Amino acid sequence: MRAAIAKNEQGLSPGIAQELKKLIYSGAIQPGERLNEAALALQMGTSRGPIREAIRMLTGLGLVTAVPNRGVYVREVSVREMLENYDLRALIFGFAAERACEHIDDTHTKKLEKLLQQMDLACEADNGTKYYELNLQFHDQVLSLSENQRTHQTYDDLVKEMHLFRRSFFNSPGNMRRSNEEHRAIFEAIAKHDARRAKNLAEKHVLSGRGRLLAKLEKSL
Amino acid sequence: MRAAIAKNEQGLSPGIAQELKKLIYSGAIQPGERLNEAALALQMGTSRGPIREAIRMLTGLGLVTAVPNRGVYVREVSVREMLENYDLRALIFGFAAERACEHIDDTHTKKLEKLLQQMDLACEADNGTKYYELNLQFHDQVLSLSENQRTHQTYDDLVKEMHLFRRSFFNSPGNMRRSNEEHRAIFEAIAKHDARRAKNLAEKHVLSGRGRLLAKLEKSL
DNA sequence: CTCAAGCAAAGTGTCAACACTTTTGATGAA
DNA sequence: TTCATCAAAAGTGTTGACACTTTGCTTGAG
Repeated sequence: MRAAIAKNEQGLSPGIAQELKKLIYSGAIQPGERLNEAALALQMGTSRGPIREAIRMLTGLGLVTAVPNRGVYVREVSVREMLENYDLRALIFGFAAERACEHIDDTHTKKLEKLLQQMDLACEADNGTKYYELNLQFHDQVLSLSENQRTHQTYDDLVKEMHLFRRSFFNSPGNMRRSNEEHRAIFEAIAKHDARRAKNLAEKHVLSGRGRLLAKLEKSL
Repeated sequence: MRAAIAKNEQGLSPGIAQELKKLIYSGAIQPGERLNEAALALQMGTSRGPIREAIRMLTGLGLVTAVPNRGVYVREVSVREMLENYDLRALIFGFAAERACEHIDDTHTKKLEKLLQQMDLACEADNGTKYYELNLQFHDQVLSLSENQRTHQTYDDLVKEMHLFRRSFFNSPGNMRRSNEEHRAIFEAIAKHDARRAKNLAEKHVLSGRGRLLAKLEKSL
């Protein structure tokens, strides 16, 4: 399958690392699974050297954990880690929304409005995947507006970490509408430069996601 | 010099990565410097393979940046990144102090009190290095009390990142005393379970460090 | 039939050699 | 003297082979 990696820009390992990330985040390789060096080498059409180097990058990123003499395994995010993730993400998203008030202008206003409209459409079409994609873009846009790259990056890391949690708790269609109402409220607060309100709404928005997770967990007991 | 790495627990790369981290964080290898694979291999008494793998871990951690066909360089943190670092750290430390109020007990109270006393001593002795060390422990203790590991880890990453900024703005003896007064105020707020106050003081504490950096930068213009 | 011993297969860890790129410095013409 | 050219040196990128560890299966004693 999968013929060779990228073109020939730089070394092989960065491209391979990229490819592995995709495989992991997309769920093609699931949390807990082992990465087989020889198999990957064959698949990517290289020797094991670059594969090992790419894998080491992933361990640095915390995507996989290495067990001596037994290989590396895709990280599994526990419920506790997931809840902590929500807490931190709420904090950061609130901060970003607060800061966004200082930097928003007409261009961004229009962009956000358009996103919200598209999300409404996705809601009506019950298109969860599309909604999820747009949702990411909305949050990303707010993080950009915070004009704090370190914060933006940390937030992205947290979002990626979520993908290492057992999937299945996505797309509760009923929640999409309520979620988007929250988005709209956050947007309006930012547009009005109401920093205090924007921060509060943004925090609550993420924490309501946390609440939904908790509810789902309790229900499954 | 430096004979061989660790014992023989697991593979070599983790030990080498650890060693490299020490060299970088201690300033033995400075920001902007290049890592020479062959030289390191000789120094560590291995071949280049494990060295390269260790270096890849560091790139994943964001400690070094790789330039194709030209080697990897120790990351240099810019002023802007440093200021953003302070912003985020203030946010997180505030959050940690707030949460700490929910979990503090007599054991921790005593531990923190002892730390504060030792810091007072370091102040009187004008021992900046010792103060810095204790200061780290104090902050770490508060982060522990937040009982949110994800948050704790993110904070640690931010502190480490600071070490990649040009050193020289350490130990302003006059500031040590004021800094420790702030510590004591934060501690007392936490001990009294006054979450709101603890959060505010903790945020301001970090931001005052940010202010000192800014002042120093302006002065050098 | 059960279970321990041991052996083969699979997989990770390390190394030395080779290929390719960048840098350095020497040479010679203007 | 200055600058372009080019060859040697230094350094990174990749590979295949070999060493060692773990795993799983087979085999034979009880």
